[in-house]
Amino acid sequence: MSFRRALATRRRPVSSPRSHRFPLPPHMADAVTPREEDYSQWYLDVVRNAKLADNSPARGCMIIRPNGMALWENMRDALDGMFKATGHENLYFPIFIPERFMAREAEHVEGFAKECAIVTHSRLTTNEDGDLIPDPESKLGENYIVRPTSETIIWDTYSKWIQSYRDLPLLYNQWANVVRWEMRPRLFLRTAEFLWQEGHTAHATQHEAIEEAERMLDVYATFAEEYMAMPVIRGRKTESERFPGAVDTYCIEAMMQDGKALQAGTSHFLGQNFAKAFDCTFTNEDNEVEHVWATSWGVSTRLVGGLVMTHSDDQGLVLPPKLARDQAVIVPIYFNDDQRATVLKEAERIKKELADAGVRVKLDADDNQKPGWKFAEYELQGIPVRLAIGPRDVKNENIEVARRDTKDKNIVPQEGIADRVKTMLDDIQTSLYDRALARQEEMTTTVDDYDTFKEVLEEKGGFVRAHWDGTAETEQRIQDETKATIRCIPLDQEQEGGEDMITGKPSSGRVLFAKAY
RNA sequence: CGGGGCGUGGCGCAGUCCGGUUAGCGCACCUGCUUUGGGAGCAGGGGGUCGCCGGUUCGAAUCCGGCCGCCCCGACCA
Repeated sequence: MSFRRALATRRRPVSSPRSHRFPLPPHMADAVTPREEDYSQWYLDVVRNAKLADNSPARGCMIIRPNGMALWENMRDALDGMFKATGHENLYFPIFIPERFMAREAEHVEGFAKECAIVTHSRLTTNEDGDLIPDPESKLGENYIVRPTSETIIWDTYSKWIQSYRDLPLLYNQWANVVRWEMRPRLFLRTAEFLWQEGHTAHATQHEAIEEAERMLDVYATFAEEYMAMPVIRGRKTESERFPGAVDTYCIEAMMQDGKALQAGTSHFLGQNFAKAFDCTFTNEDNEVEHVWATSWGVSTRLVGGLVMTHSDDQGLVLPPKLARDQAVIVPIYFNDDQRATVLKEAERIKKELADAGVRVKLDADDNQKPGWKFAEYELQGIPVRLAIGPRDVKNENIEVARRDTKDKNIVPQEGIADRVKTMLDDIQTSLYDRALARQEEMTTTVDDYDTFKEVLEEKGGFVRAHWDGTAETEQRIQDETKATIRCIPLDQEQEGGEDMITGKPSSGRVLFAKAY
């Protein structure tokens, strides 16, 4: 069932007309810089306050804190299941790549040479001044590159594993860290080291490899929309935006709240480029020797950044229930030990009821923090549903339910609370997606002339659909003049002839421009 | 690599221009009491090589020289 169809069959929102927004104490506004004021600072404030990650002592790297790691783990588990379901197996290649491997595929080296970390020594020693230095005696015979991606080492290996068409296809994936020495890092969005998955497949035919690349793009798009509630545009990259060494790069592009696009995942048809570079051949059914056809595809911890920027607001993080580690949190309220005992007993019972119904629920019985503090904290952390129960509620058999995305808050009967929360979680998941989709559509503008194009980019931002003559020159000129790049040539759009808005040359279809992360 | 800014308890800062008690404030932390339906109050307490090295001076967080690091803005990128 498609996601759109799934949305259509969902139930109505659970909020009632009696519901009201909860007020925020003035000082809380200080925790997160409003988006309007400074979007970059807002993003950093959300990440910091939700305790997702910290900067690290190593420049450009990040320390992923438990809240951030839990998000990534949930993404990883969901994706891993989807990879397995499409026939892939996990394996692991080493972090160090012999330097000479990088040089084998010309475009590939060129693409990555400028951002490689290189291991040259294997020992430390002290010099005359007592300073620690790499021991000159330990200089390596051959340097190692810390992998920026693993195509080279993998294709060197595949060439040993593959002899015959009977060995194909190879459908492998690895979960790993990679290093790309970036000049301007931003937590999750662009860090020197990041966690990702890289799929590397080998096929007997071009057709099969292209199918694989397309299939995995579809997996990414489905994941983004169904789990992250983040609508994406599926597309193909232009030559200049292509992965170094790829014949074709497919991508999913998402629109962030500030009108900038985020490349959220890529899938590459590598042709026979790496097979040729690493002499990876197989014998086909007709006893002819051919080079293997390849794909690679990946998504990274950048997705966490995309998730943050898609749904969060000026009160902090907003998480889609499917990826939230805790979908609901129960905050008990009491004023003395007697009440504490009674309230906690009820809270425990409700927790069990929710857990039995399959809700990931946490009860925060910590006496060190007070309810008001906890409310604020869980809002910053984006927990989808908050339940509060105090002496009054115990007496009246009620419970307070607040949803993070709309900030609706209601006092409802305890009876049927599990169903109510489950329905609410479903509703949050779909309404987050709906809202993001509406924003994406609102932030997409179709233009036919360059003046309007520049004006839209300047004043509104977002995706701009325009005709392009297909040349790298025009693409470069637009980038130089507007900072916008062609994010992709969308896959599912009607073919529509037209003229390039600058050169007037014929165009076979509109492409999607945007400023990007 | 260019342009800007900043290094002072865990975090955020004041003090530096114009050198001079024991380096101060908020948050956080510890103890106690009172509190508790939206980030509690009061009292007490602990915690500092003022980025590093050198110089000037009776005396340096403060002046001078050098170095190091970080952040922001641009060029490269998932």
